[in-house]
Amino acid sequence: PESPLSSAEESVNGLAGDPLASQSSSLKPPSEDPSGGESQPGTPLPLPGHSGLSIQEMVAMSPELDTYAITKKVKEVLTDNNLGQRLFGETILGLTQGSVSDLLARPKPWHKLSLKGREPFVRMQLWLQDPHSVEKLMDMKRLEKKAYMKRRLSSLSDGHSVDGGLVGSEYMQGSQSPGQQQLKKPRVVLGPEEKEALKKAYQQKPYPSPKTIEELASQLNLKTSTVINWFHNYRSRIRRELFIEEIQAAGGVGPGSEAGSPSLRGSKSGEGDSCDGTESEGTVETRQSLGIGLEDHRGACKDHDMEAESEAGGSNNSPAQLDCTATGLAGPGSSGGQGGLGLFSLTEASSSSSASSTNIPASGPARNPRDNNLRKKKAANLNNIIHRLEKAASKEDPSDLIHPLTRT
DNA sequence: TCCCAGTCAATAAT
DNA sequence: ATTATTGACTGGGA
Repeated sequence: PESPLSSAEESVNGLAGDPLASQSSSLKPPSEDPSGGESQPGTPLPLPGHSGLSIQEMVAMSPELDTYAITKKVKEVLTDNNLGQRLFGETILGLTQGSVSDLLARPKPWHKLSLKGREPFVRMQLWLQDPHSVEKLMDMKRLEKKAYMKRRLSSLSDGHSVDGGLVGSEYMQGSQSPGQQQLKKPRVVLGPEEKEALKKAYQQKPYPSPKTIEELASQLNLKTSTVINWFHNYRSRIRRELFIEEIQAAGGVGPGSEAGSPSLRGSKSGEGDSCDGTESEGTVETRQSLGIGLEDHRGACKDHDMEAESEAGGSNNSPAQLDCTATGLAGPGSSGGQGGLGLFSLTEASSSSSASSTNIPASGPARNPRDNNLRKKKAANLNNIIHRLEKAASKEDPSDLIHPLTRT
């Protein structure tokens, strides 16, 4: 079992290629902002002059882009020219440094992005295509530095504050209301043990009921909103990790290990602690199987009882309790054939008979510590999916759901 | 109302 | 200095 399929992929890196080059020509066939105005809270950045298209229009028309290749290239260009994420983000993408870092490090595959989510990638692509992209940014950098120096200098000599209205967008104005400096919101920082506890809870129940949340909150001495937020964030971040691993797996998994693909690269797989880290007692080991190839795509899975599924108690270890039939079954947006590179496209599941190892054979000597992690994440994701399916179906297995009290 | 995708922005880590 | 991480917020859906 192993699909070499490799071969080809050669030109994966479309960098220069530029898929998006559609440029003008037949732009905007569809509607176009009828009424003037269009308000559009967004539309920041001047956007490259290009035809008068708004980014959204471009996004809408954009063909499928290889987000991974794009971010890789962007990272390369930025580092090669000593340009920082902050500058790049603020002037090119209209995003903050943290967001840029996140995007560059963990780009989601195009087909999983919403229209809004695609925007930054279209901008990056556009930027990469601009022959003067780098020098323009360098100019910005110089300007900023100059302004900074000036400010500094004048404040030193004058002992004054100079407000340069440049770059900044709106700095929060200091409403230093006397006596009320505490409006600063401390920024909750969860301790390691709290995170541990939350992760534990998550494994048992990714979607805790309000009651459970309350309990957790009081037990850990946290605000319920914090617990809620934590679950939201954790769920979506785990989901994202999966996307990444999915991509990597799809890319160069093969006997040859490594990649041949000039553009697919390893990365970092955060594992480190993402999920377990310390996992005292429990130890996840045996959680094998769960051989889902690429679930997603709304894979339909039928499981038996997810509730008990996470170890914790450390006793059960039923092998493959969830056999998933993740057939290609395209979801709503199946989108038919879109032409062009299907880099990420649906790689139909090859699940064939289920079971079987998912990917990364790891030929050689053991050494695949992160495997558990992957499995765990997949299991978690499965739970998510299951949860939604059940909810949607709202039929059986009312394990503990919140009853629809209302309902007569 | 509950979820999620995207982000922000404070602060950790390099 | 930069880049990475992450709790909280916002807006859109159903």
